[in-house]
Amino acid sequence: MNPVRVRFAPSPTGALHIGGVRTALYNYLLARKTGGTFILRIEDTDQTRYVPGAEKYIVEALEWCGLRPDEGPGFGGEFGPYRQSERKALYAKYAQVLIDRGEAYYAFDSAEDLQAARDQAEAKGETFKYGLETRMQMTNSLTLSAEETATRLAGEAGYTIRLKVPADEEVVINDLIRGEVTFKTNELDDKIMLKSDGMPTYHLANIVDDHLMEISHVIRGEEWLPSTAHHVLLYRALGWGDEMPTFAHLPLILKPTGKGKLSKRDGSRLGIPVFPLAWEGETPEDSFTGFREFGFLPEAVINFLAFLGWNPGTEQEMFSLDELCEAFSLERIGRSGARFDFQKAQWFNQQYIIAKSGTELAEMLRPLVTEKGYEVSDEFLSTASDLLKERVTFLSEFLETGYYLFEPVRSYDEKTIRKRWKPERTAAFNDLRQRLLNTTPYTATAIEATTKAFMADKELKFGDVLPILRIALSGTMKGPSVFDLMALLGQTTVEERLQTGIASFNKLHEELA
RNA sequence: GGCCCCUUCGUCUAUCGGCUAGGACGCCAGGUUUUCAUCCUGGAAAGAGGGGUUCGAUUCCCCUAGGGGCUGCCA
Repeated sequence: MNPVRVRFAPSPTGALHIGGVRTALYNYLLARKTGGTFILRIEDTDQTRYVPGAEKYIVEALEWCGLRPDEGPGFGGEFGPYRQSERKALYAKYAQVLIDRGEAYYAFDSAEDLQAARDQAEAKGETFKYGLETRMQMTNSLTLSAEETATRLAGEAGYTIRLKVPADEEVVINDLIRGEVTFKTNELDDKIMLKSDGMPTYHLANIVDDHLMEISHVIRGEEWLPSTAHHVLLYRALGWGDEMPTFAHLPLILKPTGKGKLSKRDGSRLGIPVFPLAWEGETPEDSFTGFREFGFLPEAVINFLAFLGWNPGTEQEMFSLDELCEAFSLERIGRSGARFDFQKAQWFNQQYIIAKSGTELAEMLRPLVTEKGYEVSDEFLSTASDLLKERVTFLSEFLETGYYLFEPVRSYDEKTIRKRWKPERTAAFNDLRQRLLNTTPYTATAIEATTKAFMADKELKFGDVLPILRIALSGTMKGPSVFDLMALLGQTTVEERLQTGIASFNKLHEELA
């Protein structure tokens, strides 16, 4: 059995889609599970669609997810270079091999010629296919004399090399996920192998590289299934038919609502991220937020993505990357497309946030805190994180829903004040303020004892006191335990807030009267 | 249109011929809690339709329907 070598082979044409991340994840998991090698290969053969910065984005995205390649551009490895643009000569060489073996031919049809052929077919309600039935009507080395072919090859007009798909054969693919899939070669077109700019198409480059890099398993999206027949034919034509990799075509990730596969448009349409990291494109329409910027933890994204099309067969749902590596198997990948369920993603994130310690969260929150200009100690931030973590779904929410831990209360919940505040208790609450000022140490338990003693003396109930304190301290009825809140804010801040709070409540009460 | 793939609760899924069809998210109800959240308990919720094969089909086969992908000198 050959060692497992898998590759993730994205095209640097923009931000890496979350579906691509899942493909990378599954490849990574198989590699780790089997002690194999995970390779990153950049498929930058389309010069017209190349986007500067996209490769960097891909690497950063993988890094954020914890999916470090064992080989790849900048990662080392014996099978490089790992950028296809740097392997151009190799593809030309194998294209020539195809020609020499009679498995491919030169084609001189211009883009206009091909368009005309397509238009003509469409007019008859058909689809043009450059292949078995049409190749002898086109302009290529099959229909031209050797002399004419030589002249054209030497000319300026350029040429492509097309695979000569054999007639009357059946290609059977044994897909690890789909089972046996059969194609008739008569249905297949003569795919271009080498473009007129000298660069290979995906098909040629992919097969050459997979072979040369000794790839054992091709794990990719289902959109590649239809062209897999061509790929098998190519392996055979190159004489590599006996050492083809095993194929596994992954189910697609579908839109959260509506029809079709998940697209970047769904992100902006539904206000949800569909990219791991934010992407700054040329235009606002081409710029997107990412899971990271949305406040997701990479662990949550990975766990969520792993379950989009795969499951362990047990009832365990929470998996660390290491646990996934252990539990993963290609056999347990499903066949049907999986809808992108953002609610589930949120749930995973919440679970992972809760599982983090205050210290860990504080570390992650620090950049956001700095950005906001808040000046708090690590200890404060850690405790604040502990108090808030069960109440947020996203990292970014800590500083939004819990802003009152870092700056003064912005506004009070009027409904609660109207319902709970009794101006005649002003004196009583001023007494409580005094008692709190005398409370030492200023801990949650001590504060609670002080407050309870106060309530007993004044014959007040929890409902009479706690909501008032809560509103004065945070402005809202939602939030952590009042006593924890007070201990965290500290004696001085609590005194300030109670003072301004009570004054505000009375003022509001007058206005309403 | 052609080719290929897919089809269990709203969603992600378990089931590899014996099912009172299980779990999770979401939803609803109740409980815990000074509030919110967390947490706990309970509930509603599924085998696309039609034929076969079989003692027995969600599970195997066929057809239909629906969904998806591909059909570029893009990947």
